[in-house]
Amino acid sequence: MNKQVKVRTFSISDLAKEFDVTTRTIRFYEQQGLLNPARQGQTRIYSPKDRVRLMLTLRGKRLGFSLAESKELFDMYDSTTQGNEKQLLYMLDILSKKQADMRQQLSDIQRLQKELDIAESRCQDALVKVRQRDKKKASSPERKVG
Amino acid sequence: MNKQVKVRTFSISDLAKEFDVTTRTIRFYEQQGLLNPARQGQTRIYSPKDRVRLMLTLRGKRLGFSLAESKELFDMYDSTTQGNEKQLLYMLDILSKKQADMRQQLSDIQRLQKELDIAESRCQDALVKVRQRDKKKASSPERKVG
DNA sequence: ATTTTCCTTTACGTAAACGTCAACCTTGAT
DNA sequence: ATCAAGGTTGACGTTTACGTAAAGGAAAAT
Repeated sequence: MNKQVKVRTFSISDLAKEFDVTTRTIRFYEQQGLLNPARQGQTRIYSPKDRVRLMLTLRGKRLGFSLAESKELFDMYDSTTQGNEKQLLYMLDILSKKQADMRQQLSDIQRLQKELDIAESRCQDALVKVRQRDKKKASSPERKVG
Repeated sequence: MNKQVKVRTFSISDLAKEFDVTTRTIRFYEQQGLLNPARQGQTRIYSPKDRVRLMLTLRGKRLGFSLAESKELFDMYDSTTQGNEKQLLYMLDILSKKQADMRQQLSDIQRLQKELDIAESRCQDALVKVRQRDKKKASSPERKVG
């Protein structure tokens, strides 16, 4: 009944390279309860599932989630299948809050993108003007002052 | 030649209330060079411009900008008008990097939003099932075990 | 055999972003 | 006059998320 598919595994430095973090970071995430790699002796062995967890954790970080928040989401998701009503309602509440956060962030980003575009145009303009001025100065350098 | 429009001003607690931060936070931002309120005696007086700065700083925070990064952007933007070529090129570089960040974040958010939706559906399903089970248990409570 | 190369745990250090007193003005209300 | 409400400057404390050795095991390459 068990699916006996040989599954790829990863070393800690494999993951560190792939996601451009230090091994220290990965061990720290485990210590915080975000990862649960198997062990071979005392060496950590990471499954694809662990890898996904790491991916999600890092994406969470980019989106401003604390490690504790990510952990809570993971734990809740894992217990969805056997959760009682109260747990489930709590999770739904958290989920809707996170969705609200994301909507806020989406609008923040869109505004900022526009502003960055404007700043870039402005900056390009200023650059052109500076270069024109410098060209003139080079071709007719009358006002040299000590 | 000066525009003599009387401009609304704000006290530190005005802004604190409006943006739901502590006065400590606002003073800290000033100390970090993000704000530059006028003084009346030793009391800080904030202009609409200061207010916008605070707004932008807080939005930056929501988007994962450090205070130092926000400050850098502010300073660069302020010096756009008199910047030399090198400065301008540097700023353009920063701006394009920030835009790349925002694109990344946009895609992160969109993925997460989908996942949150899926998690919510799942959770709703689980909730329905739990409630159906509990209803049955209530209507035919045969298997009571001590 | 010994030197790299990875891996491990333990533990102290650190930067960012405030929180939390303390101790002190000042100013309008009672 | 005094007192409560807000403002000020230190200055030390705290949390989060790691960085940075130190000291050592185990296995693979030379």
